[in-house]
Amino acid sequence: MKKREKTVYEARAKVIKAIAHPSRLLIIEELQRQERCVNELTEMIGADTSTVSKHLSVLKNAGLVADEKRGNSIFYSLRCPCIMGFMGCVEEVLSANAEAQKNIMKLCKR
Amino acid sequence: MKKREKTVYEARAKVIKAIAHPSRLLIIEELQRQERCVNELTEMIGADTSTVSKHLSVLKNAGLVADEKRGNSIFYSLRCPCIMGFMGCVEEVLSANAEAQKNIMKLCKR
DNA sequence: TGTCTATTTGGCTATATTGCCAAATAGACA
DNA sequence: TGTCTATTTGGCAATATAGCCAAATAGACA
Repeated sequence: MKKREKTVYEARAKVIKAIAHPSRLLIIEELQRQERCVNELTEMIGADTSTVSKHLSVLKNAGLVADEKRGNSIFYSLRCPCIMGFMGCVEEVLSANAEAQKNIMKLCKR
Repeated sequence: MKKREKTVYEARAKVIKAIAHPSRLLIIEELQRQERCVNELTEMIGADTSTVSKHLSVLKNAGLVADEKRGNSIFYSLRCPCIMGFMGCVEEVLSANAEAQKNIMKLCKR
């Protein structure tokens, strides 16, 4: 892998890595619906505020969300809704896996 | 986050995490073009064979690739080509980020 | 100005990931 | 059977990630 290629793959990986966490997936899904402040997301996730704040900073750092201060809170919003399209594919993978498991079980019962 | 939801998000995250690595992104991209054996991929990536083998096992474990032994080698192939559609979105994020950076630079020069 | 609220940061520990080397394994083929 | 090749596994060290607590910060609003 040449240096140039490596840089490109690393940049892509960084974005994808930012998505690859249960809590951050929830955040992305919720922000696609509507913008939310840290407190609201914290309640939904059920973790420490500081933890959620750090998750948001990961997402922001990857360029996936935008933040805007309004009144006393900071509202986060999804910058690239196209990400949700990706979830369809992930779901496809998961159900293909489930199907494969099922077939293995069938073979066992024979 | 309820237990049920959590399980779902964890399953999704596992799949996405499997994609989120420079070398594995290269592998996915190459396998989308054509199936390849470990040796070929190892040369392309330029890492230890064992390292590449482990990357492949991560992908396989997530249900993203399939493997088939033929002759002396094991050929890996992409099980869910829809993943490549995702890359378009990642690219969009990256260029949006670049654009944002550019605008910041402009403000600095004023 | 002072207080109160929302959010971020620092520090820490526990856990997970990565990548290499060496060794084990599996199976093709003479 | 024996050898040779391709791949996987185990072990280890370095690094990164996640989550909590406590403390710092920023700014709204009386």
